[in-house]
Amino acid sequence: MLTIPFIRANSEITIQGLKKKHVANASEIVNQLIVMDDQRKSLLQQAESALEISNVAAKEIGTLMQSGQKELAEAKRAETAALKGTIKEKEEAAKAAEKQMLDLLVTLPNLPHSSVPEGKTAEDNEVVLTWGSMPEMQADAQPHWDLIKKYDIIDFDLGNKITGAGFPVYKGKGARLQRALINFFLDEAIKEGYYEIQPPILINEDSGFGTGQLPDKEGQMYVTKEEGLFLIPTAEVPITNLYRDVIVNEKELPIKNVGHTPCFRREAGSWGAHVRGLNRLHQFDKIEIVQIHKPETSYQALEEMSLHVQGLLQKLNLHYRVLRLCGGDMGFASALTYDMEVWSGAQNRWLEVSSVSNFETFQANRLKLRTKVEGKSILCHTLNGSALALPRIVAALLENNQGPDGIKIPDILVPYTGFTHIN
RNA sequence: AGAGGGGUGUCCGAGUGGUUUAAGGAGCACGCUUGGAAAGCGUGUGUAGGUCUCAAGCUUACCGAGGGUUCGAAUCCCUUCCCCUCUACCA
Repeated sequence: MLTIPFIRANSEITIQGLKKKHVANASEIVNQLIVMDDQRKSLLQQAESALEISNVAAKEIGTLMQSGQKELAEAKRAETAALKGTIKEKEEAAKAAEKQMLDLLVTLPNLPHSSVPEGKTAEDNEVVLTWGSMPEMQADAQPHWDLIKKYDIIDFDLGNKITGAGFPVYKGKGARLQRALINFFLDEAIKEGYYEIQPPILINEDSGFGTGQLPDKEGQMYVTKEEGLFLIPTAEVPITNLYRDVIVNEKELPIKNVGHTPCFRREAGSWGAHVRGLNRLHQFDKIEIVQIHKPETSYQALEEMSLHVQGLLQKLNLHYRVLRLCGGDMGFASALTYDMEVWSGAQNRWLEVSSVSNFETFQANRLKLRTKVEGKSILCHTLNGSALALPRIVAALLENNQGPDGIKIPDILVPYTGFTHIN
């Protein structure tokens, strides 16, 4: 969430940023917010000055009562009783004005970093770099949805029976490959100084608000019927919300956390030709890295996180590219996002396997996550990234490494899987 | 899940309607003291909003959260969340 003081002081920058993110009526909205804030302030002042009078009178009544001057006290009481209505009315008006302003404010996305390219769709994303080369595929190379059947390692039909579409069952070497990747990714993050967290995978409404899923995106999450808790779409939510309502000691920054969780996404209305097999699931496993920084170090951290993710892809020997997302393709809360895409040899297309973002103070403002610098409290910067999400990595590994002997496991994973081939 | 007891500042902890301007203690910071340290003494010590060119100052709210009663609420009432004890259940 953007802050009102920032918008007031930088209204033109705000408008330009919102336009880059393709917000309609940006300048009208910004002007409206400032008017609403003026109203809020003026009503608040009226309420507070009435309250002050009433507080002073209440104290006098107390003193009069104690010194036995009952009649004077009674007179004063009658006098201040009349104030009650005014106070209540003004307070309610001020509260309503504030709510109206916040309701509008939370609909605004974060402002993009200056390096974010203009553009509307994924076509406009900027390719920052490409690593490796196209895998040499045999003529009869099969897509992963055929390979998983051939080797009987991932079973969608069973998942359909147990739960429904998009909830596969991993079996035998398929299950062990999952476990190997999870451990590999966690170990690599820990080597880089991340601290491992195992968070709850159900979260409450406050947590959903803190990281920007709520309000507005509840349709993308599964909800429990009795308690109204949400199944997490990503470990970003619980791991970042660890720091909700926290003033972090400056000495503890930066914070670097990593966690593995299953992730649940309803993906309402997004099924189509490109989402076969493992390309899009309702439940999948992901290792997430989360960092909390002082503002001046957050962009350096973003680059480090990008390099960490790239290191994983290189160790798995996957041909990949890094994209800088354009204004129209970026997430709601992000100021700058890099997407990592791996080449899928049999599908002949890039698959997004990671998204690394700097949210600057956007989440921190919602979370009330602050630190103190020279006695003043300031909002922290939050960042996160997938390192990595499993299903598309599995898809690419299966497709790119298929051969006459079956599917070759990358050397670095063998100590984790305990086998060299799936056959 | 049932019964009972709780939730107060960075921490411990007092406080059952009116100098509470939240006692007292610990911690922390600064100062005095000291050869240096400890002890001792003194001072200070939250968050958010408003006012203000800035600072100071003034002011409002905050005692788990939300609402109510009252001239006045940490204190009384209602709702709700969380913790503890016992019972029940359970991996």
